[in-house]
Amino acid sequence: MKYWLMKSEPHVYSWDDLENDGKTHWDGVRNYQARNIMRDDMKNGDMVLYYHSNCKPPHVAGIAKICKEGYPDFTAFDPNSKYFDPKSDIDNPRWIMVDIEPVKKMDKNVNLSDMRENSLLDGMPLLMRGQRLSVQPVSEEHFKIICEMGEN
DNA sequence: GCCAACGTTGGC
DNA sequence: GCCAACGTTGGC
Repeated sequence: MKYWLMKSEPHVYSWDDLENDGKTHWDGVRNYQARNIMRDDMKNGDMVLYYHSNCKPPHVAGIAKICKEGYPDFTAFDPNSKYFDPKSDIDNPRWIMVDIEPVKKMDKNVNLSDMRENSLLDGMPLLMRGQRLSVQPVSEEHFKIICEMGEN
């Protein structure tokens, strides 16, 4: 089993939205590195840290898991979608998404500043300078530490 | 709102 | 295939 971190802006789609929906398809990723991870590396049952970015303070809000492996991101085919990409076509889809479902809300949010202060998380991609990938790997060790930080 | 970091685009 | 220009991300 592998571990991941996925970023979402809470005013666009929050952890609560995910809980209300029961599951969601992770559409709109338009970055090749993130695409490759979803296409090649994410497997059913992999665990995901659900991270709220672009908010104050940024934080991990909950734990989710992959419930459907990579398949074409259909929003790329829809001219009415803001994620429409005319260079992606149905016979040769350029963009891929996965489905995720909520597993557990953190007892308390794990703030980015708390993660930065925890030396056990040194080397975690999220904390590296200039890291912008919206889908990124997390080591099993780091994953477990963050889960503990989110417990009461 | 600022801006550093990074990815993509497109002219040459 | 280089690289300048531009757009986006996302913390602060």
